[in-house]
Amino acid sequence: MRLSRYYIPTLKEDPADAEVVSHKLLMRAGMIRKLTSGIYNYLPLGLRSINKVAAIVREEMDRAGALEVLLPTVQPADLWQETGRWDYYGKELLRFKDRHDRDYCLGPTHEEVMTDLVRGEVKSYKQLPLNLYQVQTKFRDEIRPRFGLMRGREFIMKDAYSFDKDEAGAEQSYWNMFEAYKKAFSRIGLRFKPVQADSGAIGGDFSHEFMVLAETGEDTIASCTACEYAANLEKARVVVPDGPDMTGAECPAMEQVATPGVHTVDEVCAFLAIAPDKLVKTLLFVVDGKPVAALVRGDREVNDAKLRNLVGGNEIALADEALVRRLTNAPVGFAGPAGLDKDVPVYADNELRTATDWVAGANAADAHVRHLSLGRDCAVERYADLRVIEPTDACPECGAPIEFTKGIEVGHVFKLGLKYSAKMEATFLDENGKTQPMVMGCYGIGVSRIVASAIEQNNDGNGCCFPPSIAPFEVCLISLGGKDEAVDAKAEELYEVVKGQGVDAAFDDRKERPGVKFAEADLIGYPMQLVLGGKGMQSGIVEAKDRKTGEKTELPLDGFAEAFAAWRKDIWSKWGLAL
RNA sequence: CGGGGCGUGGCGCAGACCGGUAGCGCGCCUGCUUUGGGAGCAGGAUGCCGGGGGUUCAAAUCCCUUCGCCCCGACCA
Repeated sequence: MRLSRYYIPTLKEDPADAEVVSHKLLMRAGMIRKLTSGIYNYLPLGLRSINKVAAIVREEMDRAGALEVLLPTVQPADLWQETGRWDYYGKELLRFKDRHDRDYCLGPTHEEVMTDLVRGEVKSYKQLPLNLYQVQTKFRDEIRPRFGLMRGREFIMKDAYSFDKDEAGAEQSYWNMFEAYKKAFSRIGLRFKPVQADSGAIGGDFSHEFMVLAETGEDTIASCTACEYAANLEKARVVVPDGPDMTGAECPAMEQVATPGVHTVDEVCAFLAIAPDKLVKTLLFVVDGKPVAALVRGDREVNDAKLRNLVGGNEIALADEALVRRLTNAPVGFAGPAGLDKDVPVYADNELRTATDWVAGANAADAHVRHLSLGRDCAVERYADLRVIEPTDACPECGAPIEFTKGIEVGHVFKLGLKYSAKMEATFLDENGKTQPMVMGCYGIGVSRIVASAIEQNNDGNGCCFPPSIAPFEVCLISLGGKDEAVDAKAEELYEVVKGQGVDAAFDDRKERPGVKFAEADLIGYPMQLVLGGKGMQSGIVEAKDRKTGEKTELPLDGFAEAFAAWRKDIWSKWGLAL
């Protein structure tokens, strides 16, 4: 592509509304422009990268046996009502009505539509397994879109859905996709890690997220320093070290103490001069409309995903102030397990079995209790792993220390089981002529987010350093001809040679000063730069620069084709990528 | 949804407290010079100062209202 006829509106300064480096650089390199909050125009350069990511993803999907389709973005409400998600999905689902007053939404994901498509046509076990995917624009009305392409409201996603005749098949489909994802992300050139994840609003049996390791990531990963264990913070299991069960152990009688105006853990600890690990923190939640209480030690935090899964609910939220007052007869800050409204089931974290004689809220204004014994002074429905893992906890698999890292979720695979097929009656006849629900899985990749993630992982003070696999152009050939037409003519020849090798090349033939060309090439982040100037012409060489490392080499004009091919191969291999 | 900040040429900003009819840098256009790391000189174009309403002789500036964008938070008892 000749840059003299291309459209790359670069910016010298960071845009005022960009915070993270990928957002700034995507804007500055002329790859995207914001239309409105969380919604972006993809410019020629940005679209090229997105298309390259999508092409790799498609190849790996096809190789894994998935078939590409394209489903609508506009979806009718009745499908969502069938699965119940019209009510459960919440405000992220953008809803609207057509002229006949019928309800619709913009698709944030496509389980319903895909299941509907398949249930209409697939009737026999002979047609299974089936895996259909698409690369498509999704819309999620995020509470707070931010960070450019990292968390947009409208974004490009690859989503695949597998349908199997039984559990074993579904599991095979799941791991098949898992492997395809690893291949795709490797080929894209990302440093990533698959981690165990909670399945959230999509639901299902188990799932993994593929995390790109980057400081700006919004997710936290707990990973073992010794074994392979890695999990999203909200999923990571906490194993309480072995020790005696202190439930019901000897403990003085419970007594109430006045704690006027003291409601937070810190305040209670200061007031009673105790450490926070002597206190039971009681949080009231509402799970699918029903109140539940969760107990953790004062220095711990409740993991609401774990609580929701334990209770078996879909939606979880902290109780609002009015409900807290009703259940505890006190303002927020004095809830405790003893004397709580009888209809509220109490779930306690495993760790609370390792000690007794607790301090807790008294369910009365300005009062707490001391010498609380769980089981003696209140009923506990169940002990379970309820808290958020902390850096001081041990690996739940092997007991070695764990470490926390930040990650960007670029892919997510779910084993759904019967969640959608049962509700939507996606059934087939098995070998015995019996009607069975299909066993499903679903698999997403954030295509546009990957472009942002790649920049987060690969940039420097001068701009982007794209991996060659997804750079908008793999090579930029810069001609410093100026008035010397012979240089431009020679550069033109080289451009033809490079193109002739099937390389995606940009040819900077613009009448710009050298400084401008260099600065923009660095900003855009072409992995390879070739520079031909008057001096090079004289001595018969082209300068070749590796954008990522800054390393410069000289390629001979005589025998350029071979020299370039070898150098290019070298660059790819430095990225750990095969040509 | 709560709190904070910001909307002034394409981009980044000043001007606002203290009302007097808009300015700087970059970019853009023309010409000359320059040509190995975002050039220099000269000339030039581009603003319903986010929208609406009000106060005033006079509003980018003060008041009310509305829309948009960004950041933080969204209750850990």
